[in-house]
Amino acid sequence: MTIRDSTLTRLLDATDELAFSGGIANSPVDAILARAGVSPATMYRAFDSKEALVAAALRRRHERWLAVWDEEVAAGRDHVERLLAVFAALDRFADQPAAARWCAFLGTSAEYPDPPAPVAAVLREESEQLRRRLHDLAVPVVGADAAVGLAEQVVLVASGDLAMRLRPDAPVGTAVARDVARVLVEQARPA
Amino acid sequence: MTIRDSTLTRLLDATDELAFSGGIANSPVDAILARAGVSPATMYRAFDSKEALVAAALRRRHERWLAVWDEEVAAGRDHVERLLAVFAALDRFADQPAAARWCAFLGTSAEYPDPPAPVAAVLREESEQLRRRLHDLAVPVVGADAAVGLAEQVVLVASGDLAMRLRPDAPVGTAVARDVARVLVEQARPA
DNA sequence: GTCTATATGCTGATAGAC
DNA sequence: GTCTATCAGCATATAGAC
Repeated sequence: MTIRDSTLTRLLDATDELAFSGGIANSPVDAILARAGVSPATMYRAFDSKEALVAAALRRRHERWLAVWDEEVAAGRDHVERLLAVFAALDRFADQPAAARWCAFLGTSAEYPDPPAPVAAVLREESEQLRRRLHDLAVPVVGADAAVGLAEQVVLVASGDLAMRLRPDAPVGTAVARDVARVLVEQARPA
Repeated sequence: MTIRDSTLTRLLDATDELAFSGGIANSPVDAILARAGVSPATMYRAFDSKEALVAAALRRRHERWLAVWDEEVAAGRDHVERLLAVFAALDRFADQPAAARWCAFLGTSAEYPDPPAPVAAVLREESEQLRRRLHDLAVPVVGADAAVGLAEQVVLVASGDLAMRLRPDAPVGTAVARDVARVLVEQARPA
């Protein structure tokens, strides 16, 4: 249960870099350990299983994602820009060194039809936060009544942007998604 | 290289039912063989590898998908309905017995960062067809110039609808996606 | 001749012992 | 930190049933 901070960081970094771009099943523990420069004993002292390690990496990743998103929201100059800031955040997140091929959370969900408890918890948390935050950002744009529906639409568009990255001939960046979202916002606005 | 038709069907059925709902990596060949009631020797006589079997199942699935989509397009009474028919087709396809949890093609793409050649070919084909067909259906609605952009948007919305099925708290059915697409169509139309 | 049943290299992965 | 017990999955081989 005791593990050095720097060791933990190396482990989570390695998991981030391998499991969320190449897939969890395609990322053997050995490879993660080798990349982290950590021995099995150390890792299994800190985590019960591979899934527990993955869950921890997801949790850290989620925190970082929310931080990036928050920054982009803070940079928005009006309510509409703040609602659409999620796309700028997606672009920035896709540019980081440990970027996933598409989405670490959806990808994990796809890999585990019935995820182990700690993993399931992070995934639920992520989806809830996405929906709730978009809802809160939508309220000042279209009012409380329309905000629920608009948030649901933007969740779908953001998920679509992520899924598009799996397609062989997909355009790079969130331009299409952003355009779609803008149209939705304009249409939902009280005229 | 010779295999009975009924045997092949059972193999592809089993692959469909297991690999595309539980994941390919989570569907050992043994399990597929057991479900199909086919012996290893028979399967490996017809296919070089597990991936070749998966590719064949994907190809059959793609044909079936296109057939369902075609039927829904044929049922559409105007150009807009025919363009939006893809969502009715998605609903119908999700209702069939061997339905994938979200999307067999995107799911396979997610599992293979670098897919083996026969698999890659089917995935490329599927994405191309999706885009091309939506484009062709969009032309009579918004004209040739706007059709490319609208098609790309609808591809994103359809992919988003599929990805949403991975989320814990997702609403069932394509209602949200359909609404979004309708807004996009209206907005793209020459006023 | 096409299939089933069974046995078995071989590889690579997890987990834990040392 | 090295080393290894154990296990699972892919692919093949053999023998025989219909």
